[in-house]
Amino acid sequence: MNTTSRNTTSAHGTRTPAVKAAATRNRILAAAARTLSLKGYSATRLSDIAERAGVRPPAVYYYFPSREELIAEVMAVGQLRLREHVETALAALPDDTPPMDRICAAVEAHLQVELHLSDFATAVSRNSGQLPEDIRARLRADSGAYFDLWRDLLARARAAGAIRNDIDLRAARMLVMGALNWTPEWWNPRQGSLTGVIRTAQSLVRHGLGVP
Amino acid sequence: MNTTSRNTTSAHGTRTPAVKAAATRNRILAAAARTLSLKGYSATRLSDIAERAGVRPPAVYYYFPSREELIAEVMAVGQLRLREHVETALAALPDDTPPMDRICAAVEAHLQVELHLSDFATAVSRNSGQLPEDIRARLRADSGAYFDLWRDLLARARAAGAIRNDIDLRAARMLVMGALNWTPEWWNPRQGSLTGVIRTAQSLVRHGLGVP
DNA sequence: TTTTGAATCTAATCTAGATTCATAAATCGC
DNA sequence: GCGATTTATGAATCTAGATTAGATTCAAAA
Repeated sequence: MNTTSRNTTSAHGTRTPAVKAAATRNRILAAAARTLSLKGYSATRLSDIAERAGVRPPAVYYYFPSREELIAEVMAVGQLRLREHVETALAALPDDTPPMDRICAAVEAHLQVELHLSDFATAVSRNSGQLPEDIRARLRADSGAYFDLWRDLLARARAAGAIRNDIDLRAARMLVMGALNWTPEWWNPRQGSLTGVIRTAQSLVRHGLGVP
Repeated sequence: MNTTSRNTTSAHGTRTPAVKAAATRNRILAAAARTLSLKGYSATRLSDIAERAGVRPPAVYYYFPSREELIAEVMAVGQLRLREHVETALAALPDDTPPMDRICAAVEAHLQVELHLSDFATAVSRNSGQLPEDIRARLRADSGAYFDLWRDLLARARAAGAIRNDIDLRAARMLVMGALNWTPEWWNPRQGSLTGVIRTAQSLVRHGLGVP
C-alpha cells in the first residue's frame, strides 16, 4: 500500500534510520522500471530486476508481495508521473494561451517525460499493451484520466475553431498519442536531439490539426 | 525454410493430395498470428495457438521446430505482407501522382492491412518491440526494407518541395509510423469506421508535413 | 554485552509451459 | 482391402523462473 512507511519513528518519536534502509525499495522499483523500459514486459525477469538493484531475487519479496505487484506499481507510478508532468506544464501557461499552443506544450511535456525524465513513464507506454488484464484493469482509472486530459485539450481547441473540421477528434487524439508513445521504440539520444524531435512533433501536430 | 513444400509430387511427378493436408500448417500459422495480435507476445501460449487451430499442442511440432520458429515465421510473413500491400498500392498510382498523394496512399494501405486485412501485420506492429533479440535480428532485413520505402517516400516529397523545411525527415517518418503502428491498440470496428480513421490520418499527415 | 527486529542471503520447492516420444488414427498408393 | 506413410495424440519429461523456508548478518537499543 503506502510507499514509505515502516517504523520511521520509535516509541518516543526519535527517528530510526530504518527510513534510510527503505531506499532499497526504491532501488528495486527503479530497477524494475528501467528493465521494463529496456526489455519489455515479456523479457523482464525478476532476476534481471534484482541484479540491477544489487540484490538477490528473494530480497524483492521483502518489499513486494509478487513480481506482478511490483510491475503494477511501476506502471501506476509511471502513469501518474506522466500525467502530473503534463498537467504541471499546462498549469504553468498563461490563462490566455491559445488552445493549439496548449496542445503543443503537452506534446513537449509528454516527450520529455517519456524520453528523458522517467523510466517509469517509458515503461508505461512501451508495455501497456502487453500487460495481463489484471494489471491493466488497475491502471484503467489513471490512464483514463490522462486520456481525458487530451480529450479536453482537443475539445477546447475545436470549440475555439482551432482544429479543422475534417479531423475526427477521437481518431486524431489516438493517432497523436500513438506517435508520442511509439517514440521510445526508435528515439535514441545519440542520433538526433530531443528538442529536434519535439519541434518536429509540435509542427506535425499544429499543422496537422490546425486551420491553415 | 520454404513455406509450403512437403511431398507435393510423387516420384513420377503426379500430384499427391498431401498438398491439401498442409492446410493444417496454415491454420496453425494463422492461429498464431491472430493470438499474437490479440494477446501479445508474452501472453501467447503454444496451447492457445493449438486450441485456436483445433489441434493439440504437440501437433504444432509436426510443422514447426519450435514455438520461437513459429512466431518468427508469423512475423516474417506479417512484415512482408505489410510491405507488399503498400508497395502494390503505390505501384497502382499513375506515374505523375504528386508525392504527397503517394504518402497518403501509403497511409491508407498501411492502415488497411493493419486493421482490416491481416492479423500477421497486426502481430508485427504490436509485438516487434517485445521480441527476443534473436527473432528481431531475423526481421531486420525485411523491416528495414519497409522503413526504406517510407524514407524514400518522404525524401521524394521533400525534394519536390512538398514538405515544409521545419520538419526533420527522420523524426517525421518515425512519428507517422508510430501513429499508424499504434492503431491496433485502440481501433475497434465497433466505434468508428475504418475509412474515418484513414481520412483523419491522411489529413493529419498531409497538413502536418505539407506546405500550407 | 545481550537482545531484537529488520534486511538479506542460500538452498529448496513449485509450477506453468515448452518439448519429446512412443504409439494411435487417418490417408495413400496399389 | 492392405501394408506404408503421413498426421496427430496422450502421457511423460525437462526447464526456466517465480516463490517459500529457514538461516544469517548487522545495527541499534536496552
